[in-house]
Amino acid sequence: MPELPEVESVVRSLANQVTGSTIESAWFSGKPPLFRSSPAKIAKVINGSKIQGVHRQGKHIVIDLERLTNRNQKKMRAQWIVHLGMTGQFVVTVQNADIAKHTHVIANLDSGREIRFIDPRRFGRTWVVTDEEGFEAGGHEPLDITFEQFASLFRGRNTPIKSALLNQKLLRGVGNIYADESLFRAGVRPRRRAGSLSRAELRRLHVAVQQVLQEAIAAGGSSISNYVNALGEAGLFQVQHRVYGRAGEPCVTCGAPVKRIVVAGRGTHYCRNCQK
DNA sequence: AGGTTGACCTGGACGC
DNA sequence: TGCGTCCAGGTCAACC
Repeated sequence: MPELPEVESVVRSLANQVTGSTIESAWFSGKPPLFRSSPAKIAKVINGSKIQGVHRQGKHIVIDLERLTNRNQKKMRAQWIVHLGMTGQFVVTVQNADIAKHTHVIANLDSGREIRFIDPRRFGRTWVVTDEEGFEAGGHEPLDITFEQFASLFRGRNTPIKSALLNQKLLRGVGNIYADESLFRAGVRPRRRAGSLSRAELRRLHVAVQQVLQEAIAAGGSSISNYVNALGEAGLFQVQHRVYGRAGEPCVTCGAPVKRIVVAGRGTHYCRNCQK
């Protein structure tokens, strides 16, 4: 499911619901391979911890935790990390709300609410890191990267530009929808070798990636099948998609049918007139 | 080392 | 109704 705008929407809707609350207890389905830290370790770290804040790194939800140790009341910091994979949902509910199929974590808060992690396909992951370990997703945040940094990511690369945009070690947060939408806006074909883009094309792509992501965040993300934010609300950006999911439909600019091909094993949508 | 492919999962849509 | 096929927002290990 969720690419940067969807994760950002989850984080924003989650933060004001749970910041300042303490996690009292938690339940885990234990189903592999969702738990990168064992449920026992996650429970040990999050139970009794106060949520200091919630933020995003690429497609990762990062929940900042703080607790006092039992022994000498020293402050311990840790982070609870969640990646939603393809179909993950991270929602806040009231206590004892109906438990949806494929629920894998329920964290009970002292506010009386619950945080729930639901994921039918189980491509999502969750784990905890201590303050010493820290968490760093790697890659550049697409909304912060400068043009020169952006251009240098693709220099000398022989892989299709679409594959490079999806590579989280380069840019963190762009996924299949926003890669296609960005390339359309920039007028660049997805199969072009990343290293072959001119400076002008890279300029347009840098602008396009940031614009598409900002517009999608403003619309609350794209809801294709099951995406919802932490309040259970769907996003609206899917109605503004210009090529993604529109194979065979007329290009919004020139009217030619939108093409669908496969690049890097992913369905890829573009206009053969408008993209060179 | 960089690039490519298939495996990991469930479920919805579609054709017969 | 049911069965088979294909497709889906993402990674990651294993290959070339």
